[in-house]
Amino acid sequence: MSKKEQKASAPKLEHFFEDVYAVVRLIPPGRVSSYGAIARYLGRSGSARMVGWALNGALQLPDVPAQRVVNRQGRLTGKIHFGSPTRMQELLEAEGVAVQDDQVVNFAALHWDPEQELSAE
DNA sequence: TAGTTGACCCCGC
DNA sequence: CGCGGGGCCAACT
Repeated sequence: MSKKEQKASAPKLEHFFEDVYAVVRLIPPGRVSSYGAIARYLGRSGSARMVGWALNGALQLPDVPAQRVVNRQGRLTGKIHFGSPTRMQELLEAEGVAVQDDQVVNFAALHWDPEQELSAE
């Protein structure tokens, strides 16, 4: 650090990552969430890419079930980051989530929206 | 320092 | 109904 490190002091960004982890941890077993839903819940609607980027660092966190986070179509787009082509699918099936052709079965019913579940009680 | 990429999503043709 | 482009913000090279 030296002169003008305005972005160096950005706890807001760190909070964003931590916030993503917190929401993912709140996802109940047997349920799945989506990047857009989480991004919108955090107020970053449209920046769903950042959610995936944050989850990329969440892979090292055993408390953050990143396998429960899929895209809007319920497709396991992030499975390629799990090191194994079927790792994410097996993890979901182990939790009771049926996955077929890299896609969550009955995704609409299993979709867990933080803004809806956490706000609308 | 600047350019490119990315676990996405939405709109237009 | 399939394909392409734009937008978003941060990290990597």
